[in-house]
Amino acid sequence: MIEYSGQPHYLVAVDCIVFGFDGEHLKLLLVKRGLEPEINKWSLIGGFVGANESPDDAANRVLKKNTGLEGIYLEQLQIYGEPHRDPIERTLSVGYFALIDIHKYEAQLSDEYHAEWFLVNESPKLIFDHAQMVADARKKLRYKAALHPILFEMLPKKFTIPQLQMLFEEVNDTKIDTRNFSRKISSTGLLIKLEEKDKSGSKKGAFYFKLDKKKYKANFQAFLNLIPNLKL
Amino acid sequence: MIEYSGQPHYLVAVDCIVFGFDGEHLKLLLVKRGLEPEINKWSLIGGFVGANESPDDAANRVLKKNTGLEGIYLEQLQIYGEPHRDPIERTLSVGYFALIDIHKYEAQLSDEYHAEWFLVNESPKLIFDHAQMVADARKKLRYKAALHPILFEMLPKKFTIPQLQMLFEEVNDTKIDTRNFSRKISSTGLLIKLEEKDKSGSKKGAFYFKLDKKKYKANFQAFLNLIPNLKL
DNA sequence: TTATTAAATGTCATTTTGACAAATAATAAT
DNA sequence: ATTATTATTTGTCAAAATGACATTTAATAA
Repeated sequence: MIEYSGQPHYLVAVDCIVFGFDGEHLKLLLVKRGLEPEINKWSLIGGFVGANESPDDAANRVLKKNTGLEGIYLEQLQIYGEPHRDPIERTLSVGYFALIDIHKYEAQLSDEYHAEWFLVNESPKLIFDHAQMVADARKKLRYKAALHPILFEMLPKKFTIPQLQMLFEEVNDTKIDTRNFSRKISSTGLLIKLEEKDKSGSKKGAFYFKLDKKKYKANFQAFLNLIPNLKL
Repeated sequence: MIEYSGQPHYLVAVDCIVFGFDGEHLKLLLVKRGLEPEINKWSLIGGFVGANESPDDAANRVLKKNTGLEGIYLEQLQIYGEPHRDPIERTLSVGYFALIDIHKYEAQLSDEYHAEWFLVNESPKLIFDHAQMVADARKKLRYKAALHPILFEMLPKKFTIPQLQMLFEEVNDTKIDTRNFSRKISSTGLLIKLEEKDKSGSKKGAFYFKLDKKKYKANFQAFLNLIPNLKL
């Protein structure tokens, strides 16, 4: 086979910043690294890009391998390519952030796989430049969530408005006025009110809502401006 | 040196989608490819990532080499990594989009370098997946420019409101109401009106403005909502 | 029956937006 | 010198969106 002469070749990896929401706090899914160097240290879910797959394919593959999950919301963050970010040999890594409905998969996660959820603000020291990746991912999540309804990806099919608001508050690390928030959310027309109530949080109970899938897909690219007094 | 055993290694390149504005239309800077395959075909400005540089470094380097320009606005687009996107051997490419003040460098461009400007809508067939990169870059440019004042990067230090509006109209492929546009622009507080007028376009002449650099940097991350009836 | 507690909803003044047309400043023509 | 021309600049108003603020409601517990 012909080759481009004399050019250096590198390893290419993917790393996934996996976010979840437990109903109260934003969480981060981490694994213990399985190879040297830094074996058994906490790491993002990642792996090398194989010969017959794209980075996107690789990200989906390593997510499936480490969590059993398929069809996860996944978005390219950026490439991390400082020459010495990996001490062994040069490896460029494509960062992805992923959003997971934490409840849906909680059981199988802790059993079959040894990934663990951490509160984003209490996560352990990470290998290489993974802490930077997490910081970048949080920033991008805030940015994106202010304009597009991606946070629903972290909620179960049925959810309440107070839950939704808590998620927004967690992501943006801010308090939002209840009245203005529900007005804005309902003005998007993305939610369908259900008969059932969630009684776990209060005596009165909060009505469940579900996403209007059609409108969700149609409006995914539209600008919603969901965060008041937004300053990034 | 220790290596990760058995993992495939790839070439990593960068490709820059370079936009400019000639006062009327949005333009794209292309070069004739200098190596096989597809030698002498039109291509984005690109090159391989060297052993001691990051992709960001590489992008700046190839831009300097092909245009003589330094300090250009450059932003990572995404990675292009389909296994067979390069027919010779596997090469992943990091896409960047760049914004240039076309006038400032017009002379040196055409003389020293053989890069050429094309109207974005009349650009020639491009190699590999470069056409896709251009399409993605245009989309991201629209998106970004709707929220952040990046389009000023394509204008000379002194510019008029009608020029600015034309640029916005070009990027968004739409007509904007003059009155609402200037109201919105002036409400950003980013512009400083100069004494001088540009008499080239009309009898009355249009006042020159310049950017308030401090406010520009301070507000770069803020949301400006510059495009009416925005639908992406 | 009352107390408790979180959920849901309403009001109002201010700001922003979108749609629309008239006035202005400089030169060119008569 | 007056008028015509043409792009630039600016103004109005109704509608919608926003931010700040407190009360009512529904269910259970006391």
